[in-house]
Amino acid sequence: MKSTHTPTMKDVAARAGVSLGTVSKVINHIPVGEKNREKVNLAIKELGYKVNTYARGLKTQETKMIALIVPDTTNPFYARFTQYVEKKLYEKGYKLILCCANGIPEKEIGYLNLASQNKADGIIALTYTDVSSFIPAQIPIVSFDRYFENHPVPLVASDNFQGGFQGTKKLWELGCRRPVFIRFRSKFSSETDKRLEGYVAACKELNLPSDCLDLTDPPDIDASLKAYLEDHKDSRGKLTLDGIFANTDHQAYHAMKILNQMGYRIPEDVQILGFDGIRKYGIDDSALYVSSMCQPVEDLAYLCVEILLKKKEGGVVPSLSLLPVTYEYGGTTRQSNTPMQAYGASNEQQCKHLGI
Amino acid sequence: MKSTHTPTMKDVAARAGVSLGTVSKVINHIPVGEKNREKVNLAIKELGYKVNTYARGLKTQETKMIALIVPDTTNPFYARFTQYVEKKLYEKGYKLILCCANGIPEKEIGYLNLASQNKADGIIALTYTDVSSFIPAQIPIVSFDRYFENHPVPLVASDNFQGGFQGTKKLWELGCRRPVFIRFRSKFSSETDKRLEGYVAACKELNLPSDCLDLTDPPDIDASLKAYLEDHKDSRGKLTLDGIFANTDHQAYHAMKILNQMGYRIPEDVQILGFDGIRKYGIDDSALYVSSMCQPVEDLAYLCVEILLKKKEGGVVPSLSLLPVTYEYGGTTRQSNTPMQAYGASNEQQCKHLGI
DNA sequence: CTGTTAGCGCTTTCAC
DNA sequence: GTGAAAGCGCTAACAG
Repeated sequence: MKSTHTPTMKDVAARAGVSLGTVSKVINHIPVGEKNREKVNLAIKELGYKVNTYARGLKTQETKMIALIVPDTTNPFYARFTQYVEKKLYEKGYKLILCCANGIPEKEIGYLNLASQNKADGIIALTYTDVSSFIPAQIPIVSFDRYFENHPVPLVASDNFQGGFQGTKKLWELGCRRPVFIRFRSKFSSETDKRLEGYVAACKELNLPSDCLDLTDPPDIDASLKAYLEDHKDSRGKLTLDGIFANTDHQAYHAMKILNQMGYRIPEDVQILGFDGIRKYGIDDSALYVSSMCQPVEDLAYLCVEILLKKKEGGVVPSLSLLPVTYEYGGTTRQSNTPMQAYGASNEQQCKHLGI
Repeated sequence: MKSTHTPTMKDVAARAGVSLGTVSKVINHIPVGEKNREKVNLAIKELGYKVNTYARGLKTQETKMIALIVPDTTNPFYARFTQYVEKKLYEKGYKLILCCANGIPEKEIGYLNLASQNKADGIIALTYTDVSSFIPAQIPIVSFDRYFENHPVPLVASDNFQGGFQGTKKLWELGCRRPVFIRFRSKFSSETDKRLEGYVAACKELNLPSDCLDLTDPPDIDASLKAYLEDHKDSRGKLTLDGIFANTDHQAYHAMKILNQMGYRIPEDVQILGFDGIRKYGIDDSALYVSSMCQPVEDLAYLCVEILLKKKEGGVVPSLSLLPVTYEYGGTTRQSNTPMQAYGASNEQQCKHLGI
């Protein structure tokens, strides 16, 4: 045994004067004679022994690692989701392997294979490309937001339909009578598609026209938005719509920018409601960019972990779990259905609100 | 052999009618007879065989995993850093194990041990608690921003001194004559402490007083800032300072908020310069929250990975690597040293600039 | 309780 | 080139 050799269980056993099995038991907290346990623990400390995860994994077929596939950690929503997933996994004794797919299908597929290569015990997938056919069978996996057609995997998501429905009703309560839903989506379908459905359903119930601007992969979001808005002015330059329900906060923020550029006041002329609940970093963690139907990120993350681990243990898990979203004021909707004159200089309000 | 059993090399060997060793060679791209290679590859495909990373790792003592310890992925700076580290690692064939330490020392220590447990081949540490004494010896590790006293580990950071120095000069160029440096720091020292040193050095060279508000773990940043500013008004309510160089963008943003609340105009009355280059998510990725001395996040991340991998290969690596920061305009400094009257309504400018 | 032992799946000599 | 065989470090079943 060279002195530079990292100590193995054998070394510990030798030093403690016991057998391999005894050392193993001490390490795995299996009852062992008081005296031997002490000797072993001493030897472990003296040698600076650490279990070799590979050898153990080879035996137990467990890695205590879970892979998380997200499109991009730079997105604050995913960043928070990642943070909470990691937190929960840590509490449960698991480590997180992070994959920022960045829309590269091969990358997603590579990580999906991690589990079958015994590099991970399970996968939480938040993928936006279509990799359904690459999901290894018989592997613990939970999907966030995305329904896989070929391989039925447990799906966790926000209740997007209800969010769309309730958000629309909220806008109506706040005085909006000519809403429009805007959506710029990729060609891949996901649970979030239900937002628009909720909007349409609510409009029907409220006897409102369910206008919408729904584009798939438009080359230029800003231009499309602007064109749409220009198209919806009356002869005196007043908009024929008084509320925008955007498919995401991100898109809502775009709309806000364009409307400001066009000289409209928010929320006096047009109210804007987003979806997701993206929060600004730092100063005030509860500050939203726009009024929004907020997803319960923390609970969603925890639920993903819980379902994944339960499935890994062979438990039966729901194939679909929806968590409710909640409306939160973020400066771009009215605070109540009051006459708009009360608001005064709006941009100043806006700036103040946005902490600038 | 049960049919539900995941196939092993043995199964492949049996099916292909060759020996274990041959299969191993095919997998590891070691020359093998044409015919056998085909047979093996066919068997692999038919069986859906995947190498078991554990068995391999047990032999090779390589995991192809690198652990990254960051305080918090929610912070956009760390989020970007994480993203780039993951990207580079992926290119190099490594996976990322993510640890969000959240200021929990035990968590950091646990991850620092990952490498000695053969769960990771190396560690990139961006830690803010003092865990220097827990760093396992003889383990590939690279530190970002933080100098470890007991264990000399390669350190990668921005050139904070130069950043402080150049930032101060920039403020001076833009007409600032009474700067103050503000800093709210934790009790742990890091490379970023050099920012203030650079500021002081520049002030000396410029024959400026090097005022500063330097607090360690203040209970309430906003209150401290406000008190300081109230203290620095002359009898007519005019501030006796005309520039704030903040230790971080975050702190700069705080200052901006307070100054706005107090009714001062930015940058007309006071210019504000931050440090880090935190960018807003989404709309326009190049949009800063404040004018800032920007860290080259991408290059920093890549450098960490490169140094780590080189060290892992036994190469000799620099004990300290500093990358330059660059000034970028972000709305809170003057665009040139022109008379301030030219600016007109400032808040509007601000709002426009900030994309609101 | 404790020690012995047979592998986990793979890589890697080493003869052939 | 190829196959046989010896482990890598650990766990778990079994005998004592």
